[in-house]
Amino acid sequence: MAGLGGFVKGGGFGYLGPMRLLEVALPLPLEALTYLPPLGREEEEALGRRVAVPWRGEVRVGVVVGEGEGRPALHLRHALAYLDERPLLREEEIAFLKAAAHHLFAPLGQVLADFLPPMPELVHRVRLFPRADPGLLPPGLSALRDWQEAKGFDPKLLDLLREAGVLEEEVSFRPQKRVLRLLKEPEEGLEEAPRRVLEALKALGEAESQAALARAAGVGVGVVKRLLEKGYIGLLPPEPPRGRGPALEPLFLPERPERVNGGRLRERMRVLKGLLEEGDHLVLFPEVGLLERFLEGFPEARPYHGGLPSWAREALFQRPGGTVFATYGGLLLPYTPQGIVVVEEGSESYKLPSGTRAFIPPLAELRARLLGIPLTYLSLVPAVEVLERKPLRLPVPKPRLLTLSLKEERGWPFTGRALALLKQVEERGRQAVVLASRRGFSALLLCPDCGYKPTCPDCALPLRFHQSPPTLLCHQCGHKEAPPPLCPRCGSPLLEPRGPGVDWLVRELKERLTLPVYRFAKDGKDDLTPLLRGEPGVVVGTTALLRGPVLPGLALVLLPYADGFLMDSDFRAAERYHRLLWALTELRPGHRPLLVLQTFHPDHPVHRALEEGEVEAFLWEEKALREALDYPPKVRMVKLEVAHRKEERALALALELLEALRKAAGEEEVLGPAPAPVPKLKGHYLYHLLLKGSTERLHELLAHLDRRKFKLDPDPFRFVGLLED
DNA sequence: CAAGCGACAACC
DNA sequence: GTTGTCGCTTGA
Repeated sequence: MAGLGGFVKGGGFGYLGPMRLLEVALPLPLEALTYLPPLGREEEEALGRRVAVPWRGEVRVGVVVGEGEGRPALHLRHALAYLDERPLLREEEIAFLKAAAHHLFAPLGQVLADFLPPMPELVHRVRLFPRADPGLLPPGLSALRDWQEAKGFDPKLLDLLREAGVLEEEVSFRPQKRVLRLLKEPEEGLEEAPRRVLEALKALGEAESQAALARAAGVGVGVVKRLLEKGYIGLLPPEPPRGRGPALEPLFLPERPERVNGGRLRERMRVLKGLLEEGDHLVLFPEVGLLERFLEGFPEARPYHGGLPSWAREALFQRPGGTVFATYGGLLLPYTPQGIVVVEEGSESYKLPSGTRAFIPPLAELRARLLGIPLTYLSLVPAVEVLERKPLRLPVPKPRLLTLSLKEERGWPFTGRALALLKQVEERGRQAVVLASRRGFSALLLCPDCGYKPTCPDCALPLRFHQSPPTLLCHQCGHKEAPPPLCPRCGSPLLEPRGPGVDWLVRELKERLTLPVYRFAKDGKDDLTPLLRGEPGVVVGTTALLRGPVLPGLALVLLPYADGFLMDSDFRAAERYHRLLWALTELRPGHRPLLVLQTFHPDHPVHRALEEGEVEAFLWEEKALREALDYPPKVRMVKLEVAHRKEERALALALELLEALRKAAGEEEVLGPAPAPVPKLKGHYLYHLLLKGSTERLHELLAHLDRRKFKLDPDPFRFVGLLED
């Protein structure tokens, strides 16, 4: 390659005046990088447009998030090409990305990676500039005198040619499918033939080609062509499917509330319908399943979520507007709706499991604030975080609840009374759901007297009880031991398996009932079609059932070990349990199946809340408790996580962080370090620290730390280590 | 003395 | 995130 240096000089040298600079955010965990505009495009507005840029020898796509003029200190490279004619994002979206990065303590590029829709494939062609002397090139490159697909060449080689300033490049998105769609309604005074074309297109919705449309309308292609020129029809990306079903009857409210809670599902949907009558809204959902359920009854809504083909998502970004039902990615859609609605703001599915690990509702609030539009939360049970908002409380149908005390009732894992109820379901040919907190067969061994549970000596995780032969097994590291006959802590002989898993319950029920027994969990879902037809049966499953289909004959919901759902080790466990139980009351909308809980704590405040038909009183108690403890939402809390193969090293790293924090932070601002609840993950020991404070204060504290030494969770939910990215 | 792995900095 | 470099440990 030695000869290349003598070629045309590239890359930003030799200009006299200041140059236009592009701040480009790549979808990587980095801050924006500076590039020069593509050659010959220095005068164009670039903000918000996607650009192809050379990056570490490859070509990557980024978004221009800033423009400037100046004399750069370092050797800058030229962007290769603009990929959008018009900006994809407006200043509003860029401002949102920056504010979100600040809120999440994350680099801008990482936020972009979380929220930008997938990009169309690139078409990248290269050739040598005609003025470059191919005689100086290494052999084998003479083909580059003509345009070639870049794919066939070593990217490193291309980058050398690029650096040497001899490579001419064309980069664009692979053209997306376009269809013909109606842009203007047919007017009076139009000729017969054009009118027929427009009517035909209106009926079809969209047409593949001019010829196809002409055929459908029974006219010549010329007519279609002229309508295209006159702007009656246009060549546009195909429109993703809209909502379906008969429109709901809207429920109008005198005043716009900041949260809507209680009621029945259908009622809340009608309130939403009423809000939408005020104008176009962005409606956010925690998961696709719920979004699709809402879509029934909202034929006007345009869906936007990760389950759609990428052309559909791209199309919505190109032509945003209207009412959009979206998952989190919809927050970046470049338009200003009349308002934002966040559905089920307390759902854990709003927590992104990787990348920035953002929790979405606060970002929705940020987006609404920056756009100057109202935001409304809509859920059966409000999140503790939003209690102070101006409420609309819809009356809640009182749940039919039965708590069975495991201290008094006989029988395990099903008490006699629970079995009798299941038998009733059997006799009447109805349906029942049995909910377990764990998949598989395993359970915990628990001392009912002192609450002791055997834990793994290596992982500090509770050991899982396996039935035959009786064994205690660590699901993390495989450690095995025999179950102790007496409680090692208090000597009680009552040490018993608790927290039966799905498979155990399935086996148990198959022995005791003649009803067909189905299994439904993330790791395996039986076909429930017979149940959907109304045939009798029992489904045993995990909370995946909440996302499953509605069972038309559901009469009983049974939690054989309700306390199993309360055992998570974080301060939101009780709130989560409360929300779960209320969600179960809506498992069959419009009906009230009997909810039966087998529990050691029949007097738990959550159970009382259900008995009283009260969706928010318990949450106010929780809020007061958290305020006393200085927990969110009173302060923000972020988790710093360090990982290392060697446990001592992991702990040492955590202590180093603590040491660095001590200089700046007060005693009460730092918690830990402690081993994470799953202390060892994928061969790494995990320790975490928690920091408390306002966003600004946390930024101050984090400024004292080396960000490469730990991972940060800006809104930790369960304090479980996450190392998946 | 070379391969091998971990820590760390840079990426424009 | 990914890649490249440095310095140290391990093995023939």
